[in-house]
Amino acid sequence: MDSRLLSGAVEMLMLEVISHGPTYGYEITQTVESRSQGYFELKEGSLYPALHRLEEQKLVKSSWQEVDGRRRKYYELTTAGRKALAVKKTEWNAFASGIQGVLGGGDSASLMPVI
Amino acid sequence: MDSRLLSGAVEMLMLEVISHGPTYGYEITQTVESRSQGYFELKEGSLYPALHRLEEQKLVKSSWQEVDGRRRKYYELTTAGRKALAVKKTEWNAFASGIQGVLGGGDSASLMPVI
DNA sequence: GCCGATGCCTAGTCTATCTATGCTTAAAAC
DNA sequence: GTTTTAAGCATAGATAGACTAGGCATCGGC
Repeated sequence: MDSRLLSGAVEMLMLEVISHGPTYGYEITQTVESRSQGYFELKEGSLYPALHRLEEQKLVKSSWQEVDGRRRKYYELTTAGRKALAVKKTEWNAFASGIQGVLGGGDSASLMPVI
Repeated sequence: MDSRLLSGAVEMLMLEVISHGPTYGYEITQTVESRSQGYFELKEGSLYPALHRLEEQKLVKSSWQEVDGRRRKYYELTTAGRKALAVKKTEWNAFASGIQGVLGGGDSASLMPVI
């Protein structure tokens, strides 16, 4: 995983995963890894600080739960979080468009936005 | 422009622009801006340090020239630079695939790689 | 009993973008 | 004729976030 490229996309990916239903840190790393075909390895040193940032911004809320003797901190999106995810997806599309525009010689019409 | 998203893509964009023929700092910012439909505003504080990094890595080479009483430092790709650009494009495609995989529910087949 | 997988957390390092600033010359505005 | 704007290069310092490396605890397999 290229850490510089990933910069800024981490929160979007996390919000996206959480948007599918309550989940917890460790599971988020696994989901991101499997859904990116193993390309993204979300490290704990990136994940947990990011989760705390998101919670501080009220984009997610958390609750502790105990399953099989292991404590998990489940996260789910707030309404603001859902909006923020939509905004970040839009930003991602604009960003990808920009890259395509430069790489593809200015032809930024040939794009597949993520809806 | 989202500075965090842009992180890591700057050098690829710069190499791409330079790959079309010798160019100089100021022109690179203009080209990137116009080809991304104004989305990317490559600031001088990012551009010049990046150019110097690329030169130090021998990916570009430079030469001063005077045009209309203005001095310009022209950059062009080295052979290593051309290879590096190809690598960075491949990385970009993998990265974009990874994002699509997570956003699109694991369906990372529906992608348009930049060749 | 030990080790790997599961599970959470944080201090410190590193890197790269940006802000702000400092220079110069040419053209345009006033 | 002077000031502003565009063209042109450069760097110091601030900032932010991913990662390394560590700590701690439980559970299951060998």
